[in-house]
Order: sequence, then C-alpha cells, then structure tokens
Amino acid sequence: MQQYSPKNIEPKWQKIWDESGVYKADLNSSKPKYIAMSMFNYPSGAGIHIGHAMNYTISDVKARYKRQQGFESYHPVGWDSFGLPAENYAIKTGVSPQKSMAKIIPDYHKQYKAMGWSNDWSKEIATHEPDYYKWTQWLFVQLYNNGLAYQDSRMQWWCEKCQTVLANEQVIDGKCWRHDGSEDPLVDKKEVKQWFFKITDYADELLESIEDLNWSEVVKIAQHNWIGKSVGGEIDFKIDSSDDVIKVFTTRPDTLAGATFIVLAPEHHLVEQLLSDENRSKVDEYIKSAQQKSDVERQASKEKSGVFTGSYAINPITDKQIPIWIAEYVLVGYGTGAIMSVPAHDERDWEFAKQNNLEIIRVIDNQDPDEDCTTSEGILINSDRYDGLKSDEAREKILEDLAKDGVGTEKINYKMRDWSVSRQRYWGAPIPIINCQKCGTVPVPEVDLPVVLPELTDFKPSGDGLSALARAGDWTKTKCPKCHGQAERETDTLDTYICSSWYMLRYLDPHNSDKIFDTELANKWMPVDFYNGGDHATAHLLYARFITRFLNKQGLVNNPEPFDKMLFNGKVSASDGTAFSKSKGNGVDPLEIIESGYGADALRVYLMFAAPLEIGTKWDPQGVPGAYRFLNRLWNISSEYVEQPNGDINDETTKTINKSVHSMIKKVDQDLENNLYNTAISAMMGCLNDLYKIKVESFNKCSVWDEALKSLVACVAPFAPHIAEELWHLLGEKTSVHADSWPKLNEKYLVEDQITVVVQVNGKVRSTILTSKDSSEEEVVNKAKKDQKVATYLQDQNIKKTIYVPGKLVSFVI
RNA sequence: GCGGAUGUGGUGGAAUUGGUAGACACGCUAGUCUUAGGAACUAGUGCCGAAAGGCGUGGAGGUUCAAGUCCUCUCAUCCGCACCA
Repeated sequence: MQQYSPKNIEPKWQKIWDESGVYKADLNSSKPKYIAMSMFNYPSGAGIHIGHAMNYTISDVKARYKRQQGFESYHPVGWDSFGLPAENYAIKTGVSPQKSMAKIIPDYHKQYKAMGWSNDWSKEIATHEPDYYKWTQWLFVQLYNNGLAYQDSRMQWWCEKCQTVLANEQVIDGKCWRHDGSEDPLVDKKEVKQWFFKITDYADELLESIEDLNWSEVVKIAQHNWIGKSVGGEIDFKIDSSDDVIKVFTTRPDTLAGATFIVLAPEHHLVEQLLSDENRSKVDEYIKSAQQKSDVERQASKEKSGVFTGSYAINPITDKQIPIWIAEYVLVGYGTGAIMSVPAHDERDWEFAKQNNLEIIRVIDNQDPDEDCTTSEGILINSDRYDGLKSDEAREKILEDLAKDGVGTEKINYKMRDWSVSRQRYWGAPIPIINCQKCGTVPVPEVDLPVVLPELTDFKPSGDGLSALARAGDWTKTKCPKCHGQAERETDTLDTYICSSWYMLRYLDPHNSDKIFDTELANKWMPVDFYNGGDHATAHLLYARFITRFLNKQGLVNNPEPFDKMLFNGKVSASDGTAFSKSKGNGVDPLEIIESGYGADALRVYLMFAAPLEIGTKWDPQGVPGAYRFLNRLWNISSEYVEQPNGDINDETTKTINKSVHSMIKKVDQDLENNLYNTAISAMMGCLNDLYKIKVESFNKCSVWDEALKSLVACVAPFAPHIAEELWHLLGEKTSVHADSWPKLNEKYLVEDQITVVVQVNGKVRSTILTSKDSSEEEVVNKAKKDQKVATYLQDQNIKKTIYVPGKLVSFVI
C-alpha cells in the first residue's frame, strides 16, 4: 500500500488537467451555466499570500461543486495589472512595468496551478495589455459621449519637491514617500484638474436596487451609507454688507431660527473675501494647517478647532447678524462646503459653540415625555411666526416660504461624490482624449483605439503635476480628429478601478477584437453567479455596479447588476490576531506549506474548515496538519479497501453505511449551496469516522462500499481536488472526478425506524427512550412514564401536565 | 458619535420553527503497535464532585413545561463610516 504523498500526486494531476482541459468552459454550451469568481488579483512581485489562498479557494470550491453537478462551470482568471506599486517599483529600479509584469505574471501561473485552482487559462486577461485597455478606453469614450465624463478641479495631495500629486498611499506620516527626510516639507493640498465620472447621476438607482441584491449584509449596508442620501433643503444666508450669499445644506430646516453661526470649510470659495484684516494672518495659518491633514484626520480630532472670519451673515428668519467661522471639520466635498450651526440641537455644533463662546438658542421644545413617550414630536419655540408648529410641519413650511422669497429650495444631498478617474501617472491606460486649442477636448475616434501606452525609460512624474507621459515627446503630438490641426494628447491615465469595473464582462468574450464583448454571450452568462472577496465593500463593488448599469442602458447587456451572489469573506490574520505583514515577519507563505509536504489539498481544506467564510480567522499552525490527517485517513481507507477480497455484507451494515453516507451528502449539498463550507467539511469527517468504525466489523469489496467511498471522494473533491482525483481512479473510475461526478442523494436511506425521544420532568432532561416511528402519543407517553429513571423522578406524584412533541420529546410537569 | 455585528470548553468553532448545548477539528491524557514517524490506531477529555448529583452559552432580570435561541436592561470586543450638516 502506498503512502499518501501530496508531493507525488499533486503535480501529476495538475499536468493532466492542464493537458485534458477539464476546466475549460464552453461559453456556448447547452448545459446550464455557472460562473464563480473572486475579486481581481493585483500581481505584485511578492506572489500569492494566504489571503489569496483563502479568496480564490472559496470561488474554486464553488466552481468545482457546480462542475461536478453537471453545470458548464467557468472559473475565470486575470490580472489587474495596472497600478501604483508597479510604477513605484519602476521609478526605483528603472525596470519598466511592462517588463516586470512579463516576469511576474508567469510566476503567478505556477502558483495558481500549485494551489489546484480550476481556472480556465484559455480566457486569461490582463488589464495592461492593449487588447484589454483598448476597451477600457472605449468605455471612457462612451461615458464621455453620454455626458457622464467631465473635467473639474479637486484638492489633491501635493509634494512641492516632486511637483506632483500624491495618492493617499504615497503620503506617509504627513510626508511624501520619496521625500520623507527630516528636512523635507510636509505634503500640502493643491487644486488639480481632473476627469470625473458622474456616478452621482446613478445614485438613486444604485441605492434603490441594493435591497434586491443577494449580497453579504455588511456590504449592502456599507454601500447604503456610502451613497448617503439625505433629504433636506438648501438655504441662502445673505452676507452682511455684501451682495453675496452663502449656500448651506441642512436636513433640519425646522431649526433655522436656532442657527446662531455659519461655518465654512477652509477651502470655501468665499473665505478670501470675508476676511477682515486683523483676522487674515490667523486664518491663513489655520487654513494651511488644515490642508496638511487628511479628511479623516480633520474630522477625527476631538478638538473642534475653528477661527472667526470677522464677517457676519443674516439669519433669514430672525434677521439677526450671525458670525461666520471657518472650521476644518467642514469639508468642501460634502454638501455646499458650508453649514448653518444650530448648537442647541446638534451635539457637534453644541461643542463648537461651547468651545468658542457662541450663542445657543433652543428652538424645539420636546413635549413632556410622559404624555406620549413614543411619538413625542418637537414643537417650535423662539422661531417667530413658526412658533407652535410641529417639527416636520415646520420643515416644509419654512422651506416653502424661503422658496417664495427665492432664498431656499428643497434639496436631496448625497454623501457619494463623483468618481475621480484621472491619475497623473504613467502606469495606466492613457485617457483617450485629444486637447485641441480650437475644438477643446475631443475623444479619440474608435478606429484609433487603443491609444497605446509608450514604453519609457524614466517613469518619474514630469513636474507641474503631469505624468511621465508629458515627457514622451512625439507621442503627445497628434492631430485633432475634428479640425485636423495640431493638437496634444491627454497625458493623464485612467484610474485602475475602471479596469476592474467591467472585467467580468470581458471574461465572457476575452478575445473579441471588434467589440467590448458579445451581447448574446453576456446575456447568457450575466450576472456572475458567485463573487467573493474580503475588500472593496464600497469602491470597486459600487463602480462595477455603476458601469454595468451604464452598459445596460446602452443596450449591451440585459442585466443591470453584475453580481448575483456576493460573499464578503473574512480574512486570515496572524496567530497573534494582528494582520500578516512582511515587516513583522509573521507571514505564512502558501507555497512553503505546499512544498513542505502537506500539499495544496490540506491547505485548502484547512482554510475552508477553520471558520465560517464570512468571519475571519486566526492562522492556526496546527490547522494544516489536522486537515492533512483527515485526507490521510481518507487515503488509507481507500487504499485498504481496494486490497479487500470480494464479499457480501449484511443488511444491517448496509443500512448503517447508506445512512451515514447519504446524510453526509444531504448536509454537504445544503451547506455548499449556502456557502457553509466549514460544516460541510465536518460532515465529511463525521462520515469518514463512521466508515472507520464500520470497517472493523465488515470490510469487503462490494457495491455498497464502492458507492460509499466514491460518494465521499466526490464530496471531498471541490476542497481537495488532487487526492480526490487520485482516489477516484484508484476506486476504478476512468473519467475525471471533476466533471459530472456528484453523488445523488437518496432520501430513502435517511428514514429512521427507531426514534430517540427525550423525556423531561419539570423541564429537565431525565432520560431518552427509543420508540418506533409509528408509535401513537399514548404509547410514547406510557413508555416514557415507565422508563426507570423517569419513574424515580415522577414517584407517585400527580402529573399536572404532559407535553408531547411528536418524534422529539415528552415533558412531564409535576 | 452613528451604523452593523459578535460574546458558547484550554483553542477554532457546531447546534431547523425555542425541544438531549459543546457536532467536527486542534490541543491534552492514557493505551496498542511499530519499518521510532511531522506516524497510525483505540479510548477519554465543559466545570465541580469519590459518587449520586449539581452547575453551565459575557452579566442581571423576564416569558415558557422547556431559552445559546424570544423580551428588557447591562457589560465587553470587533468591523464599517468617520464630526455628513
């Protein structure tokens, strides 16, 4: 008998699968389709880590399960290969990202195959290839042509030394990643012209359709909050001794009379003209320090810092002068960048007023809570002619009156902002726009796509906030498609989130050179049946929804949503509960585990068994050996079995085997449908333990044992594909276990003749009795009473009450 | 602060509509065997107790014949958003 040795069997089957193409999906197949995938991989030089092992195994199990059930199952693979890390690496080393990707991606091929993932390699895509980004650019042009792409300015991190914008990631402890010495300056914010997609046009439909999504709740809630719809009003506050007005968004127009001051964001466009001379230097200093903080930092600090501008506005209800302040916690990006402060009815405003000695006026009187505690509705006070109105009446009335005077309007506001899609960087898809002095911004005609990214030797940004492409000389010079005059190419590139917002569609038609994808194929295969990942609850998942909705409106795909089931899986953290990190050296390398002899199968089983998928888990060094032991036992019983002589087994044993195996099948089926992988695996372990006990008594080659072992092997196959394939063949099968092999549940084996009934006395379990499944209530209760243990508790006392739950329990109350 | 969860043995975690709490696994203990291995197999393992029995799902109450599960209050931890006007 051979020992279980993953080192021998895993590479063997990987090669055979490669050659036989068992994982190649026929997109035109007449079989029912199933597509399972995990979030796009960004290829870095470090190779796959345990998080990848987790994510891709989850979707692989799903794809394999469906393939074994006879679905045309597609588990795609591709690379989100544009992006900042490759560019940073290129800047440091001078090696072009094109060259590093050409080396890195083939390494990933080996690693994916070593993990035993059932990817269809014939349809592999990579976003940095012109064949792919031609369509990313095409998509940009469609959005542009539909009025959904526009240019505007937004504040950006800025490094004075590099003369370039920085990503959040490139700002480290307030300094530029390349200029982080003690003499280097802190980074700053600067207004930069950018391209935007008008995702806010889709805010309502993205919000409304969330409830229909079959997604992990956490993601749905996160998206809901991210879109952040709030209904209120926009109110004009006239500036005293000026004709200008400050527009303010509020969800509480009813509290308008209590607005005792105005707060502007430091970047608000009116700040400059509001400053009195004595306040100017103080305010300038304040603004500068605010700009060195991230939005998060500005809003997180407990101190409600702020400065007075020296100017006043007029409250439209009370006509009182109210001071205009500046505070960093007010952001330009949300609402109008200005708020009316009602300290009496907003905790944050209250703190600000207290700290800065500002007036506080109560304008809502909450009724005595004793009168009606559930619907206590505030009544307006100190609000001039609105006194006595209920809050929600006042909201409407005040807005109505303001509207009549042309100084207010109803307004719906969203927290979500438009999607900034331009990057002043080299390693991305060039924005397909030509800047012409005469015609303005002109999209590149479809025949001229792709605009190929030239391979440079120097990848540093060009200063003045431009990408390295600004130095690409001839490349930038072109003719205007409209007037044919001299013109220049846009040198910004596209945000990589665009690449990943439509890739699921390209998976369905990866080699199409005429179209972004074939609509018929997309209609057949969309939406993606199963999608998972442990990141991007908002950004990527929202962008993919937005783009799919856009393509749907263009008539390119029927279904407006990209992903049917989306599982937001937990992460594996280090044994000490902290995140895995290179610098801490607490990482676990999946390939090392495989090569150490435990193999990919044991690693996969451990990861899927450790915890429910939606909950994270700590890495347990004993976990993989434990999973290995299970597989080893499966190996040993199968190897022993094929050496047994032919023979019969008795009816009793046959029943026991069938019952164990079929209840396992039932549980595994249910759990795989519901993504409860951990309990599916424990059901298989339980079944294997049963078979070990049975084989001591009766172990002959026969159809019952044959079926039992094959069923178990087939159920293990999605999790541990290599050992399953090996044993499947050992047990005499000629075709692969990875297609059309799923065992059929037969409920008749699950029927019980004898049922265990629990007997309670005064609510405590005192005994259990065995009864026939056909027994009447009377029979069961009588049997329960006679049970020796129960009888000692009942003694001769009166039974006040008897509760009978058929097939489950008898409960006596005495 | 707001929103969302989650609290079960030494550990990871199981427990349909309320109906035998602790499945499965790790760890540990004892034993068997030996081609001494990263074995394999067998038995045991919630806590207290010699046993009978009692106690046990963060804590305190409550509903019920019966509560991990339902209700009220409370404590703790984690995640998301981040002063959202």
